[in-house]
Amino acid sequence: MAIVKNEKITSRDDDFAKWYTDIVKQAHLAHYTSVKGCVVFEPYAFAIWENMQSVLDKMFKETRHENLYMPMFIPESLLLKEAEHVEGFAPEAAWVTHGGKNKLEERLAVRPTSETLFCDYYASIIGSYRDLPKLYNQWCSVVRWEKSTRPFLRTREFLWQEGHTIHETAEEAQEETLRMLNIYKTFFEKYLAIPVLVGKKTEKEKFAGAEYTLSLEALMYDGVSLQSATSHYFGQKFSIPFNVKFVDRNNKIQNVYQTSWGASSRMIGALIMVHGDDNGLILPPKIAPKQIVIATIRNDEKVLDVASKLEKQLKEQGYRTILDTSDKSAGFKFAEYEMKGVPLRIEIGPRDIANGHVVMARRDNGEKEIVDIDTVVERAKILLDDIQISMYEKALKHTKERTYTCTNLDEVRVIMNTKPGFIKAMWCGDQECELKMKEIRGMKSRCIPFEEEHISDHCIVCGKKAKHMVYWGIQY
RNA sequence: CGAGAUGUAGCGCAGUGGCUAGCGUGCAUGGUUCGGGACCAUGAGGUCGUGGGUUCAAAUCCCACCAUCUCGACCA
Repeated sequence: MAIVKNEKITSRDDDFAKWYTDIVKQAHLAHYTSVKGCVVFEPYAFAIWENMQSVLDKMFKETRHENLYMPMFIPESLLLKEAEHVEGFAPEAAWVTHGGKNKLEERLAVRPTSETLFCDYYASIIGSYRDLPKLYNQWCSVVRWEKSTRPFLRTREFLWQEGHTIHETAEEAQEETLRMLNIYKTFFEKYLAIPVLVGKKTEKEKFAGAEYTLSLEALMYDGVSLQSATSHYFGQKFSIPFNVKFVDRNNKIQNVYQTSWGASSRMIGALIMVHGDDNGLILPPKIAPKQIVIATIRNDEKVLDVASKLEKQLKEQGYRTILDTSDKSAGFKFAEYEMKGVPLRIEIGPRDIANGHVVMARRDNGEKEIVDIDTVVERAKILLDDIQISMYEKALKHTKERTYTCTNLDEVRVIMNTKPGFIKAMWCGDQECELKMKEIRGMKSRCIPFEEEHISDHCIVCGKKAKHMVYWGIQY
């Protein structure tokens, strides 16, 4: 039986933006508050976030990182120490000017990111190369006073983790930068089932104050790209102004080499926009708060008995399982859990009991199958594994279909105005040409991939000798 | 931040100067139902976004502000 269209959601092909906000509301992910750009992360969204946290946190710890916590306030003088950094973040900082009735001598920025705090701390704890490296991470929220906001994609306060590390040598710090990018890549592909481009940001798009920025770029269903995680190499650009010094192996004073890397609650937005459909969310099993829902149809004694036994068995196998024995109609339950994106649904009614089987339905493709009650647990494993893989493959196929190779701007214009996606094109390295590209639907360079293809010898904009192959796209 | 649109019950909307603000859905209770958002009955639920103004009278007219959406600008 085919899944029936959900009438509470705008079709994603009709109006993607409205579809997105419909899902956010209907699946109870976020709730607006009276402060612009600040939302309640409702329990379901927070559960997704907690799952993301626990997976990433484990990966960080396996690579010898330690968690700590920095204060949320940055004295203005501290924020001003690195010039490029100030330029990038001061315009969107929120300021604390008063404590109670008293005006503060120095105003405090609510952290938009914590490089400056970390540097201040490092400066006072590092003495010799024996103190290095320091591999720190913190889970916290940060505030950036954005002008236009959207739940999860761009909020004024958002949840994230920020890793900050310092090293003896440039090589070691650069290895760290790449290592963390790869951790994010693995997380996106294996857990979120989202394919990503990895590469280096152009000078124009890099983090304010970095030597260079590596990023993960993912393509959403509507063909718009989302910068999904970043890893920055700072070299000594912060350690010099912040005076983070150590005595090296040759008894010489040196400044440390530094990195930072982060991923935010924006990833929830990516999950919605990559996988969701007109019936709601579709969550990859590895990150779904509930992996399996057992929906009973008619709660007679036998149905309830079989359902609760199954629930117990599935939970024993470690599956996050929910049993819904409410007296809502079957159709209601189906629609409800489809909205929430629960990967696998088990339907149990009197008819099933009589025949010794249950119905198992996949959220990702809507397929239903009849499964012998005794084999449900093993079948669940197979299906969940397959859903995880299929979701990735589907997203990968979409990304590939929407990745174009272009050699002139007319092509780019047509594509971006009809079926946008990633554009592969050559670039001479001049910022002017990046700005020219921006005239087409505001598109920007996404990244210079690690493995560049040779498309032509000439920059797509000016025709001069090309330096790099760049991925371009419209961004969220 | 600029242009446009919107804001009335949890959600979707009607009401465009008149006294008691409505409809659908959802919610509660009882009953009948149940394999794709069931039905009947009863009931609860409102600072009409906020503040000010005009008027005998404002959800309705005017001003300001706030929020949401779209498009720009800005933005890791």
